[in-house]
Amino acid sequence: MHHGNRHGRSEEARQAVLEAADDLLVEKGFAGLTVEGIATRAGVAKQTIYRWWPSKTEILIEAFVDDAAQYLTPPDTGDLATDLRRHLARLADFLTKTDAGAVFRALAGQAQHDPTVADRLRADHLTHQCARDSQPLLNAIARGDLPATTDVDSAVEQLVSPIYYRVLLTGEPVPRKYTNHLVTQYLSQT
Amino acid sequence: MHHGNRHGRSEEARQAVLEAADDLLVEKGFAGLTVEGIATRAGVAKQTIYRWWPSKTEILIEAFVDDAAQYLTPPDTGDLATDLRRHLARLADFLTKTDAGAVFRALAGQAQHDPTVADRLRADHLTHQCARDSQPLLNAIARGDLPATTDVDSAVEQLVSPIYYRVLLTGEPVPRKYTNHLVTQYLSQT
Amino acid sequence: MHHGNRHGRSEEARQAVLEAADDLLVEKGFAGLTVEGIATRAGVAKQTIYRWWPSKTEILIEAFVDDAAQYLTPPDTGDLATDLRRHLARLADFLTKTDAGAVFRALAGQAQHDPTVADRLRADHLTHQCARDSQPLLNAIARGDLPATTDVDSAVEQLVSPIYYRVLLTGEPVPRKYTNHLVTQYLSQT
Amino acid sequence: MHHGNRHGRSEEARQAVLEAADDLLVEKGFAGLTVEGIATRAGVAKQTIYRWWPSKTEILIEAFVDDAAQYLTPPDTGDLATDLRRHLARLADFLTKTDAGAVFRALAGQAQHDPTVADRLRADHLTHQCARDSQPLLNAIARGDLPATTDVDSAVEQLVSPIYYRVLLTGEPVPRKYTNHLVTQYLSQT
DNA sequence: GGGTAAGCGAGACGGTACGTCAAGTCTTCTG
DNA sequence: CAGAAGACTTGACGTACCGTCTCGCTTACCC
Repeated sequence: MHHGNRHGRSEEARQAVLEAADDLLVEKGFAGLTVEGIATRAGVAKQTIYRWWPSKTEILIEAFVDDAAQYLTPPDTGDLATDLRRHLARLADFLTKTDAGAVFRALAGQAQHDPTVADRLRADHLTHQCARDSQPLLNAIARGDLPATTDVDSAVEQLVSPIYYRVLLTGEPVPRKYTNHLVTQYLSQT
Repeated sequence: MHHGNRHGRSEEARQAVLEAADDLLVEKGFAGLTVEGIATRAGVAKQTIYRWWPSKTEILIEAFVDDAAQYLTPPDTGDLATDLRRHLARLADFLTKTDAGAVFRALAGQAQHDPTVADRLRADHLTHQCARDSQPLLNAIARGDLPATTDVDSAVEQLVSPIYYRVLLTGEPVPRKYTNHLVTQYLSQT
Repeated sequence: MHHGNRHGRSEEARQAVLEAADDLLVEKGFAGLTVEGIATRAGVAKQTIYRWWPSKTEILIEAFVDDAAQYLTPPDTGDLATDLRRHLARLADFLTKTDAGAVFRALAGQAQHDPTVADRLRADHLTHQCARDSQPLLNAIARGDLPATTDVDSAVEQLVSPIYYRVLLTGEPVPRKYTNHLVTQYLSQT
Repeated sequence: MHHGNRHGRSEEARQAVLEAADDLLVEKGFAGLTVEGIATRAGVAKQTIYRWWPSKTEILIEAFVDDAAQYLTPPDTGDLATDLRRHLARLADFLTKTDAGAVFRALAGQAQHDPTVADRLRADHLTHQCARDSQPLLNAIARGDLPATTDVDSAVEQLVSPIYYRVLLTGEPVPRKYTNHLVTQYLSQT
């Protein structure tokens, strides 16, 4: 076991903390997620956590960002409709069915209570996510399949916001049928 | 002064608690909102709160529901475009600029952590709010301004979800211009 | 059921309270004896208790005094040794084996914490008990079996205090053999 | 300032708690002695108290035992009468006039309500006190001033129980004259 | 024999202290 | 010198009773 060394932080401890946080969130929910619990589960001293993360939400963000980037890289098939359908379907599954999705919902929830969490979430995730969501449209524009004047931001909002609405508020499922419908609706608009 | 009687609970105390909860949420945020704080501010015993509310979120819901119903009653001018523009603008203002809106954001946040809060929020507010959001469209259908086959639920989601997306996630302002744009986009769709 | 009348307290309620207090003390001990518990058990309103007794110890004293007077009336056989043996044996049994004895120990305990309880216990019980303890000796003096100069108070202290010492402090049993020994010791002294 | 370390508990905190408990008992009596009060007075967190003591009576016992051992060490002058007179007088003063005596009375009181307190008081104090009370007699036997057949336990009970009787029940003072009388009476018995 | 007032049950109220939990800080020792 | 261990202060939690206060019902007396 690692017990500290004189050459910088322990990557071992870092990983253990991130995984413990993820696991515990899924197991017990955000309310049951405590720094002490993470420390115990990770086999790490509380102080080690406080040394490197200002709060338990920062741990979750750090654990979450990579997952999101990895899972939500948009496809590029050369066909806008296909790209959008796949991307939205994947986004919906990510948010509703994966552990990382549970972490996202917890973070989005905490962001309502704590502006610093909101800021971190936007800076470290949402902007990147927005960029990923835009990619299929930008590709289409580059291919000439969409006019260069297309309002990409607006289009992204139109496409993804109903998904978040269901995920964060109504709790309704977000089936493929529904995400496909969103794409169809958007494409038929022009 | 009132100190209890056999007719059941003290309306005085109930009001004091609801107001104190609202005030403290706005003042200190959800994290700083404690049952003890509410009790002190309301001039009420902690036990009185626990006697009538199972948690601090239930207090907020009770305090919130009436406000929402009151503030968000949709207009009925006889013109769909006008009704929708006014209603969305009012919704956006409610969510972003009023104290009750702050309460809503806190509740929506807490709903991500606690399924019972989510259920209560849906049962006591969201369903009613959905009905209110649908009203302008239903009125238009009744007038014959929209086809009877209109998918009202889908239309409502399309209209309001971008507002919630901004309110809950991006934190961007939701100006009148934006809500008007949503209406125009929806109406031009058919 | 009795629901009050215009002229004086309900004897029914009084008895119910005294019995409930006794029972609960034996069942749950003094720490578990609450006014609310007594009220519930007695089928009486808390207010009725507070109307007639200033504290729960006063209830116990009232319940106790009669029991003691009844149980501890000293015998008068015409023989000092017999009277003393019987009286001490009965006192020991009363203190260690009866419900009333448990009440006494609780009251004696509470008297250490609360001077008003101590005063009430002395005024309402101990002085009378002292008189009862002295009776066999006074009878003997009256019969001429003891000199009139006998220091009765000192004798009583010598006879009974070892019993209380065991009951209140060491917790040792106080068998007949032991009380008889006390009598023998005292009588052999002269 | 000390804020905890891995070598276990803070002796500083321990002392502060014991002294605060003693002081508060004398100041406010047992009823007014609260864990919160002790914590505040000692400048210690409530949790620290609960970490190390199961109840406030355990605090008092711990605070009391040393005091008693120190104050009540019996003399050994080589003369039984002198030893007993001095020891009983000192015991009486200890119980009636010192702060530690007040603690003892409170503990003896609580022992009537709570068997675990009774057990602790016997194990941690009474047995040792009994041994101390016996010492003068044992010394006398060793010197040959008393027959080896002397019933020491019975003698101790005879000598000290009237003192406890007055302290715990009648509340009468226990002057030197009285304790001397007890000794005289005992010695004249043989 | 109807009105009136005291005693009663019920139980909500403002409080105080309970014992628990986790937060975040600090200190010491180990590798 | 980072990390494991863990004691510390702080403060909120939810609970249990306290003693006080209506309230409406049920008598029993009194006009």
